[in-house]
Amino acid sequence: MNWTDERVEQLKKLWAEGLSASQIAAQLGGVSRNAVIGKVHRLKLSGRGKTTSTQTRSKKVNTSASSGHRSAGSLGHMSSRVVNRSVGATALQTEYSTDLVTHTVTKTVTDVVVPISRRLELVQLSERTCKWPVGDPLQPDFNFCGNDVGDSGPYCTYHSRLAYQPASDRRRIR
DNA sequence: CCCTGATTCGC
DNA sequence: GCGAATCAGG
Repeated sequence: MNWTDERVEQLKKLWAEGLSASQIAAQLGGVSRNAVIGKVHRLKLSGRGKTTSTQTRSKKVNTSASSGHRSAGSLGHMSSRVVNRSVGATALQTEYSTDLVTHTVTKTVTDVVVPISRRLELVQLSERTCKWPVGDPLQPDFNFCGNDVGDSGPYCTYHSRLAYQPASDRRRIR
């Protein structure tokens, strides 16, 4: 990939918006975060006023999330319909049948309140970040939970519970 | 450990 | 000019 005018323009825009180098690299595609940083320096636009790093943001989310909601283990409690993002909680109300993910969820999950996700992009996932899909796979804002995984497995403690499916329910991915 | 940007230096 | 390797830091 080479730095076309269009890609440079998008780089400037995203960098001005405060996205991290790795996030920009992910969106541009075909370049590493090092390449992005290098280009930023060559363009001499390294300074950024904002302190809006992903890590800072997630810390704030986690802090505010602890105040408003009860124990999220209300799977069998079908009365919690309220979705309140201001307390850092969100509800999974979409039926996921995505083929873009290795782990297919066949059952419709509703009325389950979980802590808000970090919403990481695919390339930002590591062995210890939750890989639960968040959002519409067909929309540009689709990404992954990104919370720290629990004891084991590909999902965080909240999503791993949702992800469980008996072998009898397992379907072949078409 | 996973992430951040900064810098260096061979290509 | 480019970006991988490396550094320093949260």
